[in-house]
Amino acid sequence: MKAATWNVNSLRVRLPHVTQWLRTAQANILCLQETKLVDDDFPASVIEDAGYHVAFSGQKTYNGVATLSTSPPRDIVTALPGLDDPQRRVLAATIDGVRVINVYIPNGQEVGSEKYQYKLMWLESLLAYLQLELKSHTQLMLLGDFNIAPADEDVHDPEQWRDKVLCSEPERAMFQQMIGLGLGDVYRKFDQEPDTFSWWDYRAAGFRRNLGLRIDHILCSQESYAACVECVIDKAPRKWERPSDHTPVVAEFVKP
DNA sequence: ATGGTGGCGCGGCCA
Repeated sequence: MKAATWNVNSLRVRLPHVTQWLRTAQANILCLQETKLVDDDFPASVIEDAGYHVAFSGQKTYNGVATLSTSPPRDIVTALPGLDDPQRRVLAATIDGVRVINVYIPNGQEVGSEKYQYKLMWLESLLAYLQLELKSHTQLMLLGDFNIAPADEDVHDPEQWRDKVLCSEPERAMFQQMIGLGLGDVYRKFDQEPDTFSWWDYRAAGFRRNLGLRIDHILCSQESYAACVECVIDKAPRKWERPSDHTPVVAEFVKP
């Protein structure tokens, strides 16, 4: 079983990339972020024709998440409990007995800004939700664009990024709190090539110069973490014509 | 060089 996450930065633009990628990746679950589509405009039939079920929660212009799966999604949740938030950033579903939580964590814009405060508040709310979900699901995966590079090894130039948004200590502390709940970062379960990232800025030829960050993650509950046998970042779609600024992160699991 | 590109949607916001 393969599960993946990909911030597509507009599904309208990137739908051909998604269907192309699905043809060879053989993913059973694909979590998308930044679909930037209202639900009425969601291309469900194209995805269903590709052999996938799909659940989605979108809004105009910004944000929006969707979860594609070869098995049907059950018990869908599209909001963090207790958080009155019009921004569509979370989509939880149970797929083949696994609780799959797809998140587009706020970017935060700049340390100390209003959007940064919103990010930390949003993360507090996510932590409470995860704590709750872990009580009822031994198989749980949290996949998405976290907008957090957890450690210096996830940053092309740690000194340049020191205390900047995506790398600041309060953000990293929130990531560690997720680890503290019993979740494991499956990418770091395995030996990895240094300087492998999941996002590169469109500006300043970021991808060509590998000026990236690893901000897209797959965190798993103990049971799912133990079942993970591989995790890779697939850089191929970032090289395609008119790419997203993110590329897919993929994890493979054996049956528990 | 202290910027740059890209998406949305048509001016400016967001990343």
